[in-house]
Amino acid sequence: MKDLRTSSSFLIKQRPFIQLYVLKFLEDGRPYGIQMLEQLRERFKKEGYQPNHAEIYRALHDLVDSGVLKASKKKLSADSYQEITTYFIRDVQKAIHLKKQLINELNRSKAMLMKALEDIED
Amino acid sequence: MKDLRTSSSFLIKQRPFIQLYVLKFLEDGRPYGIQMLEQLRERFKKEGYQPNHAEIYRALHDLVDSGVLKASKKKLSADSYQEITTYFIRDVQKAIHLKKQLINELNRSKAMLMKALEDIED
DNA sequence: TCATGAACATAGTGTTCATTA
DNA sequence: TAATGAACACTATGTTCATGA
Repeated sequence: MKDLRTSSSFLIKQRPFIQLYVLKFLEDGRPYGIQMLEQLRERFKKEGYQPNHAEIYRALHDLVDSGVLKASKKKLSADSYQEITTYFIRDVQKAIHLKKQLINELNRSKAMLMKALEDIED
Repeated sequence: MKDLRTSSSFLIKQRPFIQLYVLKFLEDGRPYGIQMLEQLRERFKKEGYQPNHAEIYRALHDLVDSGVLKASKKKLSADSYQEITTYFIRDVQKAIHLKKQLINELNRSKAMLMKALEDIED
């Protein structure tokens, strides 16, 4: 059971950023990896942030390895041969704790950028 | 004359972030590497961002290699044996252009974090 | 063929070692 | 002995290859 790396010294990293979105996605529906990827790409199209599929899968696998999520394989539809992997919260406490940490990281990062913009733009 | 890497897909990287502060520092006074480091550490103490000296020097060297700055060695004080390296703008146009790019990167990064916080916190 | 996942390669950065006056 | 800079090592992430149904 590996620990997740949630905080670093500089800005929040891409992996935890994506993991926070994964937790959100799971509150809404049950998208699978590629769908999450597409939602992220669409959401940040304007900013030019287009994550690649490997990073999504690494984010998901880490969440499984750390005991937050569990994975289950399904057929995409009854008449389809295509298999997908969907995810569920395994440990609610861990998920809540993680989410809090990640939001802190987001806020910390935002604070740094705001400071920098204040410092520079005057 | 190497080009600087100013934009990436995800958030702004530490190196360009520091380089933007270097440009600002040079507008104010003529601090040398370690002084810049200390100013940065002090400024972001609250956020726990404590860059290390190697990263400052890499940022400075890159700015020299790309033709934005030039370096000059000096004695720290007349009666001191200690040498320091101070920096000057070599190419004003380049410096202005770079600063704009970096501010754009900051704003882009800020926009992404704001979006994420909106998405998550509701 | 699509979704998944692993392997491989590179970039970014932290840590440690070296130099010089 | 402080300031600088290089070397080294590890982490984060992008790109490419592989697999299964």
